[in-house]
Amino acid sequence: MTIDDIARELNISKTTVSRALSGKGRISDSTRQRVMAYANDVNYKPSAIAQSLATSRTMNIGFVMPNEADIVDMPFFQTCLWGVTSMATRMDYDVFISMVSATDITGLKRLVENSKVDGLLLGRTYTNDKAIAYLQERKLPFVTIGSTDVDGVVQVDNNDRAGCTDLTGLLLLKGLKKLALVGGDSTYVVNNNRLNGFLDGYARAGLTPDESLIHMNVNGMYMIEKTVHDLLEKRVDCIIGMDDSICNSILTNLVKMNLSIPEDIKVASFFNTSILDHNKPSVTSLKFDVAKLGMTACERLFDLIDGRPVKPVTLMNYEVLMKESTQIM
Amino acid sequence: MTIDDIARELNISKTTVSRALSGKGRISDSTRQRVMAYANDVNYKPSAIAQSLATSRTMNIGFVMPNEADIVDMPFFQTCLWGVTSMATRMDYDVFISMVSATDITGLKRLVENSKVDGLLLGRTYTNDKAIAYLQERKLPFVTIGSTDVDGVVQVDNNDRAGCTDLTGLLLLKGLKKLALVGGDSTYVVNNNRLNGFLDGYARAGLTPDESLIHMNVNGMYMIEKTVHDLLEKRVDCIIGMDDSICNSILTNLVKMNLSIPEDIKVASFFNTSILDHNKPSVTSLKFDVAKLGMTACERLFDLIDGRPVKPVTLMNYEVLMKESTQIM
DNA sequence: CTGAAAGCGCTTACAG
DNA sequence: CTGAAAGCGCTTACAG
Repeated sequence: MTIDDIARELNISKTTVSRALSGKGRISDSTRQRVMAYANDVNYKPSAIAQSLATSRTMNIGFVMPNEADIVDMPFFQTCLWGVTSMATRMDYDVFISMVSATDITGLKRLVENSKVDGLLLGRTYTNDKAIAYLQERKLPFVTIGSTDVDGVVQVDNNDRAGCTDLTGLLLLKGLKKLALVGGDSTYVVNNNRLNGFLDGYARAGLTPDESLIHMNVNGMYMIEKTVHDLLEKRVDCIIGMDDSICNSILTNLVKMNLSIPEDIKVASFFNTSILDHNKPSVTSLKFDVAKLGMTACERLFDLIDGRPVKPVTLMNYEVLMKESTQIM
Repeated sequence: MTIDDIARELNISKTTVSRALSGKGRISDSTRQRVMAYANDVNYKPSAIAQSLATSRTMNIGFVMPNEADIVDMPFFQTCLWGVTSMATRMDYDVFISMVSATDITGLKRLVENSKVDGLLLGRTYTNDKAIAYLQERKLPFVTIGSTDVDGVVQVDNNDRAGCTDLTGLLLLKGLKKLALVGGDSTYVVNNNRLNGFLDGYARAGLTPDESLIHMNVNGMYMIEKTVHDLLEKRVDCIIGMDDSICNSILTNLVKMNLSIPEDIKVASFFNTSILDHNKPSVTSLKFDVAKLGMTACERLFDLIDGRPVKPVTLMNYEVLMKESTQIM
């Protein structure tokens, strides 16, 4: 069933059919009604391919996902992707998925070189980001989910830094002075932001953090275990996990050592997912709306694609959830 | 840069250019070389859209992912998707993502009605699967990842049943007679297969399982905790978690109760991911190659799309990993 | 071995 | 308000 078939059946030109369906150009109300009704009757769906060729718009976007994402990030990407697809659907777009790593962006290149997308969403940013460099050179619209220093990049991110500043400040205010921070890979922009937020929190309180209590690049069970032991020896008041996975490992280790939270030691997290939500005791953390993050990034991308003015940097709000794990007894 | 530009530049017809590039139809070696060289020089990439319109093949497939997937399934889908995209890329296909739920398949319908894909991969099967029904009616090629009873559906799945039979058999052989099974949602085909494998294991050993030790539809921390308590009162020898997440929760509960594994009680899992790999003690489990599962499903789909004969049911192999958690002391 | 021409299913100036 | 025609960038019988 094509536009030609409809035109023939209704004894009008396909130009008219096209106009009736698209709503562009002058057309009498009566013919439009006729066309719409008939199209609806026969359940006509225009060929997206033919439309693409004629208009050079694909109505597709690509979501670029890091291949090396471990289990930590999965809830994030899954939820984010959900936000993206639901917004895309609303705008009549479909979404391609492309998996890349920090070093290998061939998957992304395929999508671009085959001209299958009108724009891209980068799910993670790297320091020295190859995907960003490539897309800037190709002049294809794209939005990053996550921050970057690169000039002229439209970016949407959780306001990690401000959130971490606030949470750190609140903990200090409670009288917890010896705060320890355990973080992952410091080449991720997000981890740096969180670290800076932590430092800002101290600065704002007029205090100086003990550098020896800040552990970055802590990966894997064994390293976390060792770090936790170190910190306990130093008699810290509270251990902050930079993300929910690290925090979860910290909790596991403390439980194994028969320590009670918050009686023996306090725990908090700079990121929150369902892992932590169901913990006993409940864990103090920062909470972000990741689905909304995805939707917002998607909106920015459509602004870019359609040539509307677009806000270069968007930082998403957060909630500070003060829970049992940091309660002063 | 189009095929016309090349034709003009080289003083040949675009028919010839097309033939040289595609490798179809007779063409002299010399002209082919010339065309190839020039195309390479100017970094010519054919328009995928134009090709689609001319051949009515999109070179796209869709990966349909359940929206309601919780954190349990994420490593599975992520890894599976990786397998799919890498195989798809190898065959020059790109992959759309579509999120559906058991009750809402509008995302899938969009993709199909816009004719944006040559075929679909269903990431999960349901009893009474709406997506399967829809795709069968539309006569679009598709392959399910996961089993289904529906006639004529090409499916690829882990051989959960055989694996569970083997693992159950091995545990019984070790003299662990009172095996408890804790499983999730029994409307998922996969969970039924695992349950049946468990029953088969007993049958093959000439034994009868104690039905009161089989708990299905156990969801959430609280329910698992309660179930574990019940089972301990019944003095079971070993608790089997039907998947890695349930098993992980079981472990957490046992640790909280100060029980030692395997001294006080044995634990095993019918599915394995990195969560369990890093556990101490190491956990006896079934191990599947999920990336390969995705790749295989993708291959079947291409067979279907290209009209090659295709094996209707493929069951993927597994390994039984006997680890510390079931060691007889 | 090569080319002219029609066709894939739309959109959109241009003319009326 | 409506239509004839050209065009988007390819592929593929058909003819030579």
